[in-house]
Amino acid sequence: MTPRATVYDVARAAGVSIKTVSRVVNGSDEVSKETRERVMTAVADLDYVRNPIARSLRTGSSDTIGVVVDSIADPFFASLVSVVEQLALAQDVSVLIASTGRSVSREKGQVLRLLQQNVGALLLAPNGHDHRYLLDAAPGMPIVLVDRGWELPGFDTVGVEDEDGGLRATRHLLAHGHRRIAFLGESPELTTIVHRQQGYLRALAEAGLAPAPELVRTDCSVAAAAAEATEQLLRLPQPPTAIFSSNPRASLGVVSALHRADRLDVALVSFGDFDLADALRPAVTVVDQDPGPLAQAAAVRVLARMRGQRLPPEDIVLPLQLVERGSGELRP
Amino acid sequence: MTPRATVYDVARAAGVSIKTVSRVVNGSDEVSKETRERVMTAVADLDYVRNPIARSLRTGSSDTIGVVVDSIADPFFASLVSVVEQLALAQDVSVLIASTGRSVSREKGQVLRLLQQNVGALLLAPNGHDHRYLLDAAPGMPIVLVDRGWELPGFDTVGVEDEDGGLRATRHLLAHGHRRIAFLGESPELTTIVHRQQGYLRALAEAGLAPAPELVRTDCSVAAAAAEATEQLLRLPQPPTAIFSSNPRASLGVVSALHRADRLDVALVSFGDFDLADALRPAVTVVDQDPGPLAQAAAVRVLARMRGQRLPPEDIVLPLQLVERGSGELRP
DNA sequence: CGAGCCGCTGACAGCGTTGTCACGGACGTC
DNA sequence: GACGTCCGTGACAACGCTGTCAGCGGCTCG
Repeated sequence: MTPRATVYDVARAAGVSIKTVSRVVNGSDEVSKETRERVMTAVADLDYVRNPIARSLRTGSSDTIGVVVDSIADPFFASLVSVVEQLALAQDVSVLIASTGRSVSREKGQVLRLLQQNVGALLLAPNGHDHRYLLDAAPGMPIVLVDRGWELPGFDTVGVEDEDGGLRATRHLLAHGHRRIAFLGESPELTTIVHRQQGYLRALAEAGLAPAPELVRTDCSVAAAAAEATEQLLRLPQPPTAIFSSNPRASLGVVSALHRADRLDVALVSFGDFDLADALRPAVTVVDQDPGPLAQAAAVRVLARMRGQRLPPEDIVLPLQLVERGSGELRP
Repeated sequence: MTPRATVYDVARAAGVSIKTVSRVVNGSDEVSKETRERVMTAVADLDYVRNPIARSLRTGSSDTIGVVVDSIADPFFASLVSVVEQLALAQDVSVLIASTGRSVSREKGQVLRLLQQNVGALLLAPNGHDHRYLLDAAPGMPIVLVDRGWELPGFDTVGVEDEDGGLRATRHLLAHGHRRIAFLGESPELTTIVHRQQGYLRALAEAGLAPAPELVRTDCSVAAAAAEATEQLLRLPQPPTAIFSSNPRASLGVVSALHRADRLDVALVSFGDFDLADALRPAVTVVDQDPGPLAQAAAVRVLARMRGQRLPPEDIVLPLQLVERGSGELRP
């Protein structure tokens, strides 16, 4: 392996100073056409590529974007990261990943770690409610909050109409005759879930129903917990005839439990699609929260900011679609 | 935001030279106890952290590991990346991701890009067969090939007993009375799939059966293609009574197609587990290829090498387990 | 015709770190 | 007492790049 060419090599080959090489490879316009061409030839000949590390040390920034999510293993975030990586690659931007495991303190640690690595931008699915630390830890850094974190003005946010989704899912079940509808959620730390639950409650209120506390579970952060919760719900003296599962991880658990208990008569709407949802019998009706467009919007935004575009912070809210497949149309 | 403290600040505070600070924070043992303590106090007082970028520029390496896989969106690789990231985090190592989309040239480009970023190690699920370019592009770099790439000596490899898995899956179906067993695979570029197919063929041969060409599909790289292939298989004059799907992505397609066609009598064994495989009716029998231990083994290995441990290259082959759940035990 | 400006270019410093090398003092050896 | 050795330490350069500033030639303008 021959060592990479540096600006000095190119400068020597082109008969110019290293500064001029720097100007050319950075697309500065204050270089004459002839000089530029001479340098470009040398660059091509020597197969020169800018050293991103030296660049980063000098400038204090870099063409790397830090992506901080709960877990890369979660299909939702996996898709998100995948899309971001694809779009980043197209602009020669690298992606550093960091997982929070839903922990506020770990999130903070990860963000600080990424900042030390001079990332040029951050894509963050935030935990908890207080993200002011971002303001003084990383002033001026392009930051896009994705999926969650509405309460923090000053940053771009990209998410979906959580409350509306919860509302429509619940209305859908009500419209099919259900009166005892369970809600499966998780930590009240997650603004998305809270909003979905608000939609659920609003739909019930519209229908003149009082929410039944025993039908609301907020401890279903993993599939197994949701399965367990489902079993318990089915054992209630007055069990639910329908379930609104507020995230796809929980839905996996619900589906497992319903199949195991042979209770395929229980209606189900899932917030968030998942693999095989349409292959099951009955196929699962979902409020489709596709990570693709979400990630796309977030990535486009953050990449634009990285390129130096000055944009006013914006809250992008993507619409949702209710996909009827069968499980949500069962009658009690 | 106050700017981070540098070695100079620490040196001044501790009354030593910057070099001594460097020695202390790098755990060099040629520093007297008193000096070390003085420096450590200053480090703590000033909240000093090494600047990884400057470090990387100076040393030509870094505490970052590059992970190159087909796609982060694939649950198998998502789990893998997730495990690697967790273990890396515990050692303050960062993870840069890069996807190949199964393209040999894109893989090469991504690897070179990561090398420019001074990654300290590479974890690679290789495409194609020729990886000698790694030898001169990154001599001496810790590289672990994961899941695939057996034909390349000189690197660590971590994988599973692909042929044995294919053998056992097919034997299992044969033992349950099947004689027409379809094989769903994909590109012959993927050594894993090829080996699984060899296992399939060997099992057939053991049973004295000639392989039926029309039952072997090697075009099922995505779920939709596998679904399509399944439908075509079922329409054959002599359709298969069992299917061996050689990867979980294909299995999703098979399951969808079987459910859609209401042909739940067709036996199925999947190489690789997937969500809901145990919730379906019948639940899907799998050769369990858990990405967890695979990733763990690979990560442990690569991290050890990054810490400078000199280890002879090793081929780690993890055992597989056949998980009977129902679909593989159906009789024709 | 000199002052001022503009377009292009280069010398140099410095980002924060680690590798090289040299030095002073303590100690052991003959 | 002269010498070599070892330990702890520091001065300095360098990694490859970009920001600052200055310089140079040619132009316009009063």
